[in-house]
Amino acid sequence: MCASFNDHVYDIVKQIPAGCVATYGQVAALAGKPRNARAVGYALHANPEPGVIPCHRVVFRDGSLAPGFAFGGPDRQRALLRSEGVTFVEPCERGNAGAPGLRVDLSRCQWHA
DNA sequence: CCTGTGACTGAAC
DNA sequence: CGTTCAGCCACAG
Repeated sequence: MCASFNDHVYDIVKQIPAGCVATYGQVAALAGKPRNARAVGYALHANPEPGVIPCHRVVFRDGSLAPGFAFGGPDRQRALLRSEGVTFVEPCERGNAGAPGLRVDLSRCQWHA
């Protein structure tokens, strides 16, 4: 495809099955640029097809979303992902502190291409 | 064509 | 443990 990297990202994100999540780096790697996670975020920011692109299934390496840029807020994301069957990890997991707040259990729900 | 900016990531202080 | 720095690459002006 002659589509821009941006389009590749959309195509990949749309392939993410419900109940699973992918990290920016994961999508970037599938797009062919494992170092281009930022471009993935930029692509999703453009989000030319809202409702079609499950940007809420794309999370940080830690399993968290961009606070403030989430399609409606972290609460909305948690409700939506949880509704799809995604498991969430509460603080005090993963051995110890780790990241504060809620985050997706990448160990159980990270998408496998 | 060049510059600026950015939903990232990993490492360092 | 929390914050900051630097590197990477694509898109928009």
